[in-house]
Amino acid sequence: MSEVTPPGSAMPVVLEGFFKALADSSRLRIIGLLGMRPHNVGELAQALGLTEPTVSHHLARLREAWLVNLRAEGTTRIYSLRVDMLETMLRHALDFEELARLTPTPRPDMAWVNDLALSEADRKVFRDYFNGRRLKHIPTKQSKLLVILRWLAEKFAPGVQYTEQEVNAILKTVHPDYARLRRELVDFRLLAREGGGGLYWRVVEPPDA
Amino acid sequence: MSEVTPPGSAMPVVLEGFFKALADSSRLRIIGLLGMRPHNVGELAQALGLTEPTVSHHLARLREAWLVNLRAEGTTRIYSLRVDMLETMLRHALDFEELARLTPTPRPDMAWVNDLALSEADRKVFRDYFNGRRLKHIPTKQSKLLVILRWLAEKFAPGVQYTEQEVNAILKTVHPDYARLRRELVDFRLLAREGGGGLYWRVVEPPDA
DNA sequence: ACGATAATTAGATAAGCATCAAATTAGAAG
DNA sequence: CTTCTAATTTGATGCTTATCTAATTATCGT
Repeated sequence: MSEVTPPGSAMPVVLEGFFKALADSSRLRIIGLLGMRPHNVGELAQALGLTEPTVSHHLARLREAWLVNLRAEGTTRIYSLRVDMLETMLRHALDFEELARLTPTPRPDMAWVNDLALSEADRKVFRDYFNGRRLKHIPTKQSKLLVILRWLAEKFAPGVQYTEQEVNAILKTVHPDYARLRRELVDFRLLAREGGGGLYWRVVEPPDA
Repeated sequence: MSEVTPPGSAMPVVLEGFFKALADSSRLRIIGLLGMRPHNVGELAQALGLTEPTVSHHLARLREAWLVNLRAEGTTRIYSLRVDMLETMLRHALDFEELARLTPTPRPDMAWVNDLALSEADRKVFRDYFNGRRLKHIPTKQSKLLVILRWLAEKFAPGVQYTEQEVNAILKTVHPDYARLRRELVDFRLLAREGGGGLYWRVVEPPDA
């Protein structure tokens, strides 16, 4: 008896998922139909005027929100409503303290920041100044700028010489003002430039000693 | 005293809007904060770590769903929660008959179909075979195909001669297989082609007499 | 009239997602 | 094993929207 039990994750996360699950007219209609009696996928598709893949998709969303149960019977799958869960969740929507404690949805496009070998304070700099992989603004404060420049420098392999165009191409993926970034990298001696030829390479040992 | 009253629109429409309004963690947090006491925009922005425009946007969404009230006091605007409306809507979520009766959200990108001077049956052909302005498939059934071809023919001004490229360009806005459409238009004598030079023009009087 | 402050609107960007057609899986029944 | 059928998965497309910055509106105090 593989019965559903509340997921391990905390309830607050679930609450947003619950409302997202109901924030679609097709899914609301499915809830309505399942509330009257269990249905299989084909019946629902028929009643809703949608294709089976679409209904399948909606049922998967509802299942993630623990709102429907699934019972297999031969090749057909019979879905039924978890009225108890529905009522529970609706009750939670009136717990204002809980709502106020909700955590902003972590932005998946910022997840890479967690993989950086940095202090939490430095990671905050990234979260503040980046939108996904793009730098929103170049920080004015030198300490914050340096956090980002050091990370940028690591995009250049040690011992490799880059043409100015290559350097620009790499920097452009982060911010349109690649010239400014390049200049700052050189000024802070994270990148070195050969006098005449326009070749750049990464300075491996930061000369802060 | 401009007090809120239930909108004129039917409740079903409102129900989906209600869940959409709550299907966002920022708005759920706003509900939580307003549930404890009224707040102005700046306070909310502060508490949520969002900019004021963003909070303003969320409050507008909540207002459309009749979930918050607004009171102006000097230049600041004080928002408060409509707990009664919140409770009412939550109760509706358990009325399965009502949910099942919900109408699929009318697709705004299909609204142009209503402006066509056609029978309702013909309009249904458009709704079935179009996604927005793009034809999903070319209908197999001749009667349905003709409905669409007649409409297509009207995109060509009477008395004007079009090069094949011009014809293709017009048809391509509707379906990638412009060649098929062009051939069908000619076969059904909605478009005529000059024998050698590749010039096309619209046949004004359909020769069905 | 003039800043200064609070809020909204406009515009841009990027993520999310509803939907469909086509391809795939999996059970049932010959 | 093969074939049929129910359902899911995959991949693509286009709409919606959350968020930001910049610009605008509105109200107060001087």
